[in-house]
Amino acid sequence: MKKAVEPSAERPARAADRIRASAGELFYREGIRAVGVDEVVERAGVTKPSLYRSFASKDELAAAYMRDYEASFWEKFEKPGGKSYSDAREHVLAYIRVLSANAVAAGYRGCGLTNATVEYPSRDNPARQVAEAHKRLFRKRLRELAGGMGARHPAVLGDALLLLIEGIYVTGQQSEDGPAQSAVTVAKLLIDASVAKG
Amino acid sequence: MKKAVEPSAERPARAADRIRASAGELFYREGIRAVGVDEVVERAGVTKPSLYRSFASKDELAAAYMRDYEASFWEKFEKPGGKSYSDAREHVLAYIRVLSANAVAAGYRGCGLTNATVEYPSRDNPARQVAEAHKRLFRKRLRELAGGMGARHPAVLGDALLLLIEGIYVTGQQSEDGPAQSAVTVAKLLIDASVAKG
DNA sequence: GTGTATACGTACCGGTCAGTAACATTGTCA
DNA sequence: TGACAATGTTACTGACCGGTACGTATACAC
Repeated sequence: MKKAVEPSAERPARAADRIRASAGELFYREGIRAVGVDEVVERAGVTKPSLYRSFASKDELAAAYMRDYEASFWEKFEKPGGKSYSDAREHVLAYIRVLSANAVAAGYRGCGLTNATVEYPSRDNPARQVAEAHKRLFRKRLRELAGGMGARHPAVLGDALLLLIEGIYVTGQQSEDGPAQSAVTVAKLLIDASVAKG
Repeated sequence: MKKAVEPSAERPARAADRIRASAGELFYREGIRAVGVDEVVERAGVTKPSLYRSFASKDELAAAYMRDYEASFWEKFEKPGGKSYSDAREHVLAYIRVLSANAVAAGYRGCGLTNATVEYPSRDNPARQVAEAHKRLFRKRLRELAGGMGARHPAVLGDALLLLIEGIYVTGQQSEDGPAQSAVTVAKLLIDASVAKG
């Protein structure tokens, strides 16, 4: 449907794409260190040399996974539940509502970018660098939204929301029925206590 | 000083203790998966068979590390900065004050128990089991303290504090000067908005 | 058909991993 | 002195790890 001259409706995906998809699932569910390149290529239905033709190393594959994850993160964050929001408060609350619902479900694995910074404490790891850069951006975006809510101190409310969200990511994988179930209430509390009243 | 018949003031620590100490440092700083047993025994100044005489496997050594970590956690939590607190609000704020100061410093590595749940998503991992049990206890303790503060909904304030604290743990290792620097302000906001006024 | 380029697979490498077998050494206490 | 417990020494295993040298299949050009 994309192009008229396309030879076949569903051409088999290229090896590199299959590898990215496979790595995305495995790295997210089991952790990067826990997954070997053999497992990645086996699930992708390709062979190891195909991996190393497209990626210089496992670390670089992990970095590619981080970039893919970040792209899909921003989609989910900017349109929580598939909807756009003009009101900053509603926007953030909608994201947290969706997030906390996922986080109390079985098998939740949190944020792939956050998890990578835990797996790789060393600052020069390529995957970690992508994750760190993303978190700086996310912090900035939340500060922006906090400003849009009319917060007295947008930096503080932004940080508060970031701490809350990261708390959801990580406690969500510690247990089902964890504190994430209170997240929406807490977010409202935080926002309402931070915006100027009267 | 423990016993009068002690032969020497500083008797060389037993191999098992040296291994626990070595594993504690290495596992915490670099992550459990990232550290091999050879590195653990080398740092401990002992040999591999000594490790496997005291611990059935690396996983069991990791579980022992979790138990040690938990013990030292409770010490730090119940007496933040070495001081006891009778007031619940002051107690929690003191812990968060110390914690956030550490979390914005370079090389911060968060909570070893939290990190282990990220490293080991599988529920049957021995180390993870210790960590999960601890987090349940910690949640209960925070709820108790929230009650002591006079919160309208102690469960909600307890969860709010837990989400905040876990947020500090994890963002503290993503960057220096992260959102953890706002943690004390956020905690006060949260507590004050949760206790009945008038 | 014969180049030629692209895309892929077969088979292998050296290193590291967790874990163990067999034996030697030391210190302690009786 | 003798026995026991704790530890060290050495060497090894099999599995797995990330990574690669090299051969092969397909498709399109002329």
